[in-house]
Amino acid sequence: MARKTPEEARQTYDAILDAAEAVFCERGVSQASLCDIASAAGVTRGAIYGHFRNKVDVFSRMYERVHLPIERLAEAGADSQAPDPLGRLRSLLIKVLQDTAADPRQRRVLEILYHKCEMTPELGALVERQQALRARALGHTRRFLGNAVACGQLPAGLDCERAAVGMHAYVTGLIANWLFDPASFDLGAEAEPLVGWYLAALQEGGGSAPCSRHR
Amino acid sequence: MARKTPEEARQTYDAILDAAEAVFCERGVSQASLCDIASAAGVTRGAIYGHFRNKVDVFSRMYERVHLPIERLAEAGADSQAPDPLGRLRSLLIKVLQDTAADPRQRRVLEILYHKCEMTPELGALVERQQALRARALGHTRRFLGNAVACGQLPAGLDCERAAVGMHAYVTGLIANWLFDPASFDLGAEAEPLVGWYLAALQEGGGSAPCSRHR
DNA sequence: AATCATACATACATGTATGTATGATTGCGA
DNA sequence: TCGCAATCATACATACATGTATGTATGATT
Repeated sequence: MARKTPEEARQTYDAILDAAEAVFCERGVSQASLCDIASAAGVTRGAIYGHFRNKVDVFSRMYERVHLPIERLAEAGADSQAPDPLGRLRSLLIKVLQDTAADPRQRRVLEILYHKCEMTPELGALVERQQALRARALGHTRRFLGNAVACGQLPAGLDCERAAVGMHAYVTGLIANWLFDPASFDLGAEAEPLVGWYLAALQEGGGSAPCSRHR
Repeated sequence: MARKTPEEARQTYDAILDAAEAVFCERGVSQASLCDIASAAGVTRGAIYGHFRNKVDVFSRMYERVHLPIERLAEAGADSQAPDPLGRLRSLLIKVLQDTAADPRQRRVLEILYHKCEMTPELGALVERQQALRARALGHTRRFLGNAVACGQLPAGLDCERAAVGMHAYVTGLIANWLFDPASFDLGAEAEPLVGWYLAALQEGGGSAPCSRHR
């Protein structure tokens, strides 16, 4: 086929990633063949092999395309010693939830990550990268909470480690459950009260020992 | 091959499901071939086709083998008007988390469900069944919480719907995150304080409007 | 004891995904 | 203007996984 201009080549590159998003989301990563992706993008497999090494490479680039901006956002807010850490954490969490509900691309990619792919060694270093990512996110959250304790926004007795684990579970659980059944609740509308209520609970109970015994 | 006694046949049936658990967990459902499962079980593919229709059938039976008991447990506790609904909910949630941490079979199957399979139409009616299951679990939780409000164990202003959604996200998020990286925290040991803290937070804040504005 | 049905192994045909090698056409630098 | 190299299509060889058809030997039945 004829040689294309660099911009045209870039367009087919993006078209392949867009098609991969759609096909991965419909049939799952394993059941999606490069032939499916190619026809969805309006090209042949040869075009894919010209831009990517294999399906794992397509997946990685598709993933990084939406992941890197989010990651930069999270990194930016945690390190500084700016005031009102609790408010910044609140804004960040609400933004993550609302963006998930509103941005179709982020929504599709997260849906693929949570429900349409298998975290096996076949996906290369993705699993290790995701675990490292989760560890970093936990660290950011813990630092946010620690700063909030230092500012007096949260009680001094707060177990920041446990609270960070719980908050991460809460947020990822909300996203995963909503993506699994979007009709079950309105994530965009509920994002602010859900996050606000959780942070308010941190201000009261504080993650210390349970207040009442079970049984 | 020689005909086996019914008990021996039952043993190979179970061996196939055990092998499927292991192979699904290692390589993911899509990448696991019936040949892999057969050799892991010490039989040939012919034996599998004698007991199951195809791979989806193997998956379904393997899933139902551990799922049905849990479901019955959840059903049993929610319907009656027994006293101390909050304490029963607490015990149930703690038991779910601790069983996940302790029972290898439940742990493997949940790991497959959360991270080693793709929720696509290829798995037959699994997705719809899971969504219906989640809806039922939300209903149970909402009823638990409603009873607790009626008993005065939770504040009258509690938004039971939102609290149930949040609690389901919290618990499933804890399970999914721990299965994804079991070294990140000790689910068995943290189960009681994590659940206890969440329920204590319900007693205080009550899931109403957020207590402080963001930004 | 003869017969049938069961439990499983073996073998084969089919479809399909993959990777690569090759070809055609043209943008772009010298 | 010439030629290189880039972009993508086409063709082909390979490898599996699947489903099914068939074979076989024995427990169960009358």
